[in-house]
Amino acid sequence: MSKQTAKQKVIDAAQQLMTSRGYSATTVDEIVKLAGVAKGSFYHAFQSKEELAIAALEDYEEKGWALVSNGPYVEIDDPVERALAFVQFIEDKSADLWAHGCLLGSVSIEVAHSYPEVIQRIDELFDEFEDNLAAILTPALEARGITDITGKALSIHFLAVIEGSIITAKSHLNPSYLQQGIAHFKHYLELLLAVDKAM
Amino acid sequence: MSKQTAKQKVIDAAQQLMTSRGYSATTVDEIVKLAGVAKGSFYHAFQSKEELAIAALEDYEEKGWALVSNGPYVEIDDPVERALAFVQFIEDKSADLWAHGCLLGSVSIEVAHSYPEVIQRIDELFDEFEDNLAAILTPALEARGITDITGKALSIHFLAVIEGSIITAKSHLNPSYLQQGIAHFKHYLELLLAVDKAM
DNA sequence: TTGACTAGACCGACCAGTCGGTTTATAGTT
DNA sequence: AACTATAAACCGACTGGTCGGTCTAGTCAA
Repeated sequence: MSKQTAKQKVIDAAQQLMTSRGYSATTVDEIVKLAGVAKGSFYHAFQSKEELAIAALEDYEEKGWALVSNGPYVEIDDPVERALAFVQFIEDKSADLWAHGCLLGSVSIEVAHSYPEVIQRIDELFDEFEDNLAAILTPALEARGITDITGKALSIHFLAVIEGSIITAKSHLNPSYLQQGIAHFKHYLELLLAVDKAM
Repeated sequence: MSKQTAKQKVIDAAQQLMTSRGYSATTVDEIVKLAGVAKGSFYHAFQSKEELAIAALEDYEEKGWALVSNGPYVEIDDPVERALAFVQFIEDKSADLWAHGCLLGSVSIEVAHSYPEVIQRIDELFDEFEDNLAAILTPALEARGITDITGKALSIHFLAVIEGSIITAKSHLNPSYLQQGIAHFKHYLELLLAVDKAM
């Protein structure tokens, strides 16, 4: 807890602040204050604010996937049931995972043309996340013989639903819209996979 | 063209810059430079950058809805067909409408706790847009006797799909993801309304 | 004693916002 | 039509403060 390095404390603080405020609106002084670290330590660990942002993004994606890559759904053999249980698992965890936003989404919006290295890393990190999702969704589509929608394309859409629902939840100051958005995606998946439900 | 007031030129410039860069990363100097207007004129028209942002958001929502409120779909009598034609219309227009992002989405992410007046206005403007969407989606749901999903809830989800797809398109530097995201929503709507399609 | 790390005062560039003044548009008077 | 009066629109150099980033002086473990 208190043993973590200044570097990690800075990354944690940056993730927290940039998730809710974005990149530009988050100042280095705020980060070091929240991290409880001096500015010298910041610039010893990172060459620039931009380099910190990239490190924070990488750490965020890694930790984020670690939190959802092991759930009850992994025990399910049937690929369709497993995919649906996975989406349900994400829905259940969403309020905790993205309570104040998503770092990748928050940063991506404002760096498109100004910081090419950052947006390129975001591109790669989202791609990793989508591949992880696709590894769960693709077998379900294959089991139903669906070929006109790829697991990757559906994963990108799932990601869009999550990011977009974070925006509606934030804008309307109503966290439940996040869970509801994911529930709609789950419903879409059920209809796609033609799962019978008690009506 | 050249007859528009300094105020409107500032609003146009602010919409353009804040859509792609967000609120904090857009400076007043950049805005007045793009608008071809002096800084004094800016502060003659607006009391602050924040007041400009609110004016730009209001103008954006108004113009945005005006661009989609009149399409071929309005001629269709059947509510189900009209709703689907509307979503198709949005899909067709999406690349033009949100080529560089959505101002409301871009600004909403970074103002949650720092600028309560701005986020409150975004809340209201999104709500207006959702009500406009709901006026088209609700009759389709009613025509199919669907009561467990309200038109408003589906509209919020539609908005989330749009905003989220803007993020995936921006992050992956691939504009077609926006159109693809909306196509998924259209597919979801077709399945919900149980529309028969040639397979 | 050396080298990784911490500390915070300090720097110049840049930020939002100000201010005194000029130009332009409108309206009334003759 | 010509002149004056008034108000609003517009202008850009300027200001106080904040930004990301630097620098020198330490601390401490091996």
